Amino acid sequence: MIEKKIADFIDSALSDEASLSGFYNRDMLILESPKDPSHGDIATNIAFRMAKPLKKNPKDLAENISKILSSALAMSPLKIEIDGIEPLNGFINMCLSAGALRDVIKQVRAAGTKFGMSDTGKGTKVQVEFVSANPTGTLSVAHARQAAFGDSLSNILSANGYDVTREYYINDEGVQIAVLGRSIYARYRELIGDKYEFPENGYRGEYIREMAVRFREEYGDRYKAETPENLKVYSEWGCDYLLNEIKKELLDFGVKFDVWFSQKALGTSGKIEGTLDVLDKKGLLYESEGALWFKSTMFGDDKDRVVKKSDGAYTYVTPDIAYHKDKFERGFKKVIDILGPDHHGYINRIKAAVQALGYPAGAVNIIIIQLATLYKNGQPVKMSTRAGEYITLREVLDEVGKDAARFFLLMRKASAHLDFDLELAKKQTQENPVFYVQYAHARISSIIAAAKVSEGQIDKADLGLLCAPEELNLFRELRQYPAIVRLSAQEEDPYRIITYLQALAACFHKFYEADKVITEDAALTEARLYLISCVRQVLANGLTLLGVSCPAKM
RNA sequence: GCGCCUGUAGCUCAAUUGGAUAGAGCGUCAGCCUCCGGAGCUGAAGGUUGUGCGUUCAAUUCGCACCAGGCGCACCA
Repeated sequence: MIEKKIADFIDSALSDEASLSGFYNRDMLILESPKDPSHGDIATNIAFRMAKPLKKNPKDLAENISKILSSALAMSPLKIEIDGIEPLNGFINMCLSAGALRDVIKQVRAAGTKFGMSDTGKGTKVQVEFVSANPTGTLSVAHARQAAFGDSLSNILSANGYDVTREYYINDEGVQIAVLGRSIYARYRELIGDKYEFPENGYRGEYIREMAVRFREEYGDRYKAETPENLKVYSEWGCDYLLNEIKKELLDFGVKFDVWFSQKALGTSGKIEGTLDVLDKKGLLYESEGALWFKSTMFGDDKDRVVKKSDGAYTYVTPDIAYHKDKFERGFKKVIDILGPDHHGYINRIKAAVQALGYPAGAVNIIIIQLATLYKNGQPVKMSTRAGEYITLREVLDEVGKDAARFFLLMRKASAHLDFDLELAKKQTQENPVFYVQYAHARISSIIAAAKVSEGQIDKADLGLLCAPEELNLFRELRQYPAIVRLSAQEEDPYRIITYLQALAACFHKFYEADKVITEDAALTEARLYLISCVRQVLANGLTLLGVSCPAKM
């Protein structure tokens, strides 16, 4: 990596400089790529950092350091890669030579689909738990955003060398599943013409009626009597049925889980009791008002939490505490929970529990995904889960397709609310960012096909012919990609990939407009084909991380 | 009342984690097809970064206090 070489070079030049000794150390050295291209390719603010201890004006110091570096450069093999070192406003700017810039396409060509990957994760076992929607309804747009996010984040972590497991936690027992059973049962009774009062907290969505019809087709009137045993049949059948629907929808959305973890199985395994025992032995449980409490305030929660109600039942968090213990016992070093915004009151509880169980607080990271607001004809689409009226993942998929849905849902960082314009996502025009990026990929594919030049010939192209400004800009853009992938993993958010791909696509379209790829000049044609094949590769690598397809034709 | 998230161009959002003249897309206006895909490109206009203090050589970024919007504050799940 050229950055590493430059950092080493500056480091040794400054360390050797007597007038600076005692004031410089490597930690002060930060390299960045300036956003303004006229400031060169790589810059450092070292003069600002050293100005104070040296009691000097940063501007003068930058000029001084530039001179030191320039004369050191004259004797360094790096001089063929760095074109110049110039101070400006206290910054020290360096320009890379065309040759050094060009180097990136050789790397892309050689690494192919692996370009941009890193081993920063060093095989660390990471679990990403996401969606985990209760099987009491179909998936909503909120789940769609969580699904796209979790899946893409998993891809990004894998690309950075983490060993990732995608997991879905199934809430397949408890109050809400009982309510589901009752709701189906009530619709069933209506179906056979009985006057039956619908449960007050029941699920009112239309799908429950459809399920009742299905149920009756399958079992007839065998479970007509309102007994606890029969209601359980409705609950379990409904839960299985909906879980299947959810699995199908997720597959159509391109999301595959490695593990489907059943809460019911957790309950029967005795792990919940085991977990409470552990907490009890640590003296972190106490009884009060007939209930059992967990001293979560000892670990930063704002109040202690009930883990076992006075009626003997567990609260919502209790199985979750056991579940998190189980995660760590399965060897995950890092656990990422992706949740909706209605769960943020829950972060401190889980973090407290994880610490109480003896794991570091940082081992679990809870990411809250803000809601996406759908817009149709410029109007926000109102949603209410209670009334069973919400836009489902299925509807969004049917309306705009997988690629546009995933792209749009990942465009903003997780912490930001997101506006999703369904009309825009459907448009096959320049206004639609997903088409803009895919179009660049398709256009390149089309040019390469039209050129009829063999890969072998492209491999042997004379890259020295690539020196037009638009070509150098493409090199500069391509160079950024590995850093973007690394940063996305570090920030645990895929949105930067999108921003980057839009910039790369724009950079390519400009190049395309500036001059032709296929010309009379065979050598130049080959060199340009080499370049655009690399652009296509990086577009494809990025889109793949997002789970968006890379069409050769549109 | 307490906690979390958000506030940047008319709209939707960026800004390399504290750097240089705050950038894109859409929309508006003005241009570009004898040409590998015009599903594209070029240009113009558009800003007191919600407000006010503070820290710093440097603040959209950090701290404090306000203002506005969203969400959450159960022995519900």
